[in-house]
Amino acid sequence: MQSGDKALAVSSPRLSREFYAPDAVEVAPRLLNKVLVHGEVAGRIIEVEAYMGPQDPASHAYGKMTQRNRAMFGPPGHLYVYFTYGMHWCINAVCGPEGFASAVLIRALEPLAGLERMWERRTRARKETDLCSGPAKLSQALGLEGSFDGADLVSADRGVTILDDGVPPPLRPATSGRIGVRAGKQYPWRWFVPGNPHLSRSR
DNA sequence: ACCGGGATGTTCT
DNA sequence: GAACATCCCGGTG
Repeated sequence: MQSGDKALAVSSPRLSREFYAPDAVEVAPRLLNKVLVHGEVAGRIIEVEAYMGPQDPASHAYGKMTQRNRAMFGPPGHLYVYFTYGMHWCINAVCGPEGFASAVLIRALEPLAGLERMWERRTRARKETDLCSGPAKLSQALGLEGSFDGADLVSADRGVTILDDGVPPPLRPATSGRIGVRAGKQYPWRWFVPGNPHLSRSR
């Protein structure tokens, strides 16, 4: 652990397959305060959104399976990684039921470990709150991109996993509509830890 | 602090 | 050809 890192119990258990097996709306608020890890770099999940499969007009799985959204239709507990706006990667945890293609977008982290590595990757960042305060920022800070699409979080495939270090989710997480979508704004499927300075910038 | 616009290219219609 | 689950920078107040 490097200086500046917050305490991280590296021996904490990984989330089980069953944790992801319910749909994204059930799983998303329970992912708050869990720890996303890639190698020696880690952050606490403080902001998430649920995308609910082929019926959800905001989801990349809307309508049918395509080459891009294939991982969402697979078993829960894997990563779905997508490329957007010509330069950014974002990551989801695929949820159940298998074939339903629901997934939770990870939108912000509180940096916990490997901050030196995050600063190296996030060359534009000027403050610690610039490191992981958005879905593309945190993917860059953790070094996650297209080659991680489909990685199994339960087995820590390719070094990526989510841990439960014993910090419970907030009793009353804050909610809002999803950010950056056109269709489907009416669903209150964004959850976040209120007051955390590492939340994504609002508009 | 807030706001507006440009970057950049894959994906799907 | 349009849309895009975003970010960054430079303007103004």
